[in-house]
Parts: sequence; C-alpha cells; structure tokens
Amino acid sequence: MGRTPCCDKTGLKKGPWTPEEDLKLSNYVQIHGPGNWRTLPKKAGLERCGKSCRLRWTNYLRPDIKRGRFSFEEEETIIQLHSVLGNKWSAIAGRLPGRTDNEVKNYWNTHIRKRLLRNGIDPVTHAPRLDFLDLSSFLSSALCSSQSLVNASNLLGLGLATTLLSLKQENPEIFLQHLPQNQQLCNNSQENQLQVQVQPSTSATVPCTYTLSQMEPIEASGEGFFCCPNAQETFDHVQFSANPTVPVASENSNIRSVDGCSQNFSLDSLRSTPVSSPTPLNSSSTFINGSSLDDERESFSSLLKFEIPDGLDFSEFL
DNA sequence: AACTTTTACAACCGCATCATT
DNA sequence: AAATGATGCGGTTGTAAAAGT
Repeated sequence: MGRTPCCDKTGLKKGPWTPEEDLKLSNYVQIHGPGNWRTLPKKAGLERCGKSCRLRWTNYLRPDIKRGRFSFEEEETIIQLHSVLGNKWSAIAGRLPGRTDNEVKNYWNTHIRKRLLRNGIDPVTHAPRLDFLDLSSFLSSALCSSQSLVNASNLLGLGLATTLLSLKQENPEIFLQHLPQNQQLCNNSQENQLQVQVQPSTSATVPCTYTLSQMEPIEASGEGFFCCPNAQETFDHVQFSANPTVPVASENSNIRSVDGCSQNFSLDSLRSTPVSSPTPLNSSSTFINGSSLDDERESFSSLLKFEIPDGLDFSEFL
C-alpha cells in the first residue's frame, strides 16, 4: 500500500503558470500567508496541485527572490559550499540571500558543472582529474612550447592529496583506518609523511604544517574548508608535501612543481574559481558590458595551470 | 528563411523526513 | 508505536528561446 497522492490530479492544470494564476496565488499568500498548501488551491481558486503552488511561490513569486545572473561572489560561494555539502541545494541556497534551491541547482548544472569539467575538475569531488584533461591540447602545448612542462607524478600527487582530504571529510573512520597506507602512497619511504602546510588567512600568522590526520573539516563556514586543530584560524592556502622539509612556495594561484611529490596551490585554484577579490587579476580582464560573462569566468578558471616537464613519457597516458 | 540542435530554466515527480493523531 | 498527513528536497523532464547550419 503506497502513500496517497498529495492531491487528486484529475482536472488539475499542469505546465507553465499564467499571469492570472500568479496573481491569484500571490494575493492569497499575501493575505493568508504561505502554508496549508494542500487546501490552498481550492481556497485561492486555482486548479493546481498544492505542491505546484508551493513550488511556484517559493521559486518564483516570493517577494524576496533575487533575479538575474549570479555574481562572481555568489558563484564562488556555491562552489565552495558544494565542495563541502555536496548536492545539498537547499543548504547552499540558504546561504545565498534571495536565491532558491532550484535556481542554484539549475545554475550548477548548466554553468558551473560544465565549466569545472572543461577545466579538468571533477564537479563531484572538486579534485583535478587526469581523465577530464583535454589530452590533445595537453600534448600540443607540450610539443609547441619549450616552457611547457608536465610532471605527471606531480599531477597524481595533487590528485592523491585532494582525494585524501575528501575521503577524510566523507569517511573519517575509513580514512583514519587506512591512514598509514595512504601516507605511503605518495612516497615509499615510511619516514615521509603526507603533510599539509597551511598559510593562515591573516598575514601576521606564521605558516604551520599539519599531517592530514590532524586536519579537521569545517562545516560550511564560508571562510575555508579545513581548520588546524590547535589554531582558531581558518586558511585558504595549503601545500601538500610528502617531504616535511619542503619549503612553502610564495605564489598561491598556480600549481607548481616544488619538489618531488609536493604541490603548492590555493583552494581557489583547486576549485578552479575566480579569486576572492572582486578585482580582476589583470588589466585586460576589466568587465565590459555585452561580453560573455561565462568567457570572463572561463579566463579566471584557466588559472589552474599545469606545467609540463622535460622527459615525460606520454605513452603512459595513451 | 527554414530547419535542427543546443541551452537555460521552470516545473514535475517520487521519495524522505518531520509532525500530528 | 504505528499510521497518516504535510512539507521539503533533489533528480529529472519539458519546453521556449537562442544559436548554428
């Protein structure tokens, strides 16, 4: 015995709402307030399912809804929250004033998800993925530019580190259970530990190094994704290293080969999103009315760059 | 200009969860 | 404690508009 349907669908209208229906619904809700959706259609004189009325109100007619394109800041917030919360669209929308879960979900599926994929970022794990990289452009860039260097092991090291952090977030018990093995993946030497060197948000604070086992994920704070156990700070700049002696590199927008298995990057670049500052990164990126906003954002996303080293055997990829 | 394909978004549907009886 | 009802959530679909051929 299944559940009774939310309403008797016979004779009920479906499809796009007419202005007249919108008016009836708006007038009714403004007088009586939202709620009692099952009985609302009859009282409001609408031939619609109560569920449909609720959806129309919450996603379209509500007076506090913000319409129009998502700003850079909103997009960045969505990506940050999605990396922590996953497809919890309602929770994400709750942190974006005036935006609905449906709107956020649609924007993710039609814009952000595709762009992340194009830039070699897995939209589910938010980690760089080799199988998403455009291999042809990858190879042509390697063949045409003497400066282009790919260090496949570095890419793998980066993916490993980010995957481990994701794993720790999602399955802390399993992560801790396998931590010794995980730490050895990056380097066979048991003396080396996979470490995370962090640059705190405030410049006055000295960078510190933690092992992954010490890192704690932060629930959607909007400020960062992990916190140091003994420090109150959040941070947005991490360096993964299999070698505790590796120094912290200074640039935090690009992935750079520092040494061996270490990687230096910011979470912003990892997420392939624009940097937090609303100021464009270079003078040619000033906003021009009429230009494609997606293209602008695409150019920011290209900050995720890979350098190609000499001596890479491309046959490994083919 | 006509047709096809792609894109964006509103709306629907089924299920989960919480509240009430 | 179980049954039922109300609401919310997330995946999916339908369709109009835009872009491409």
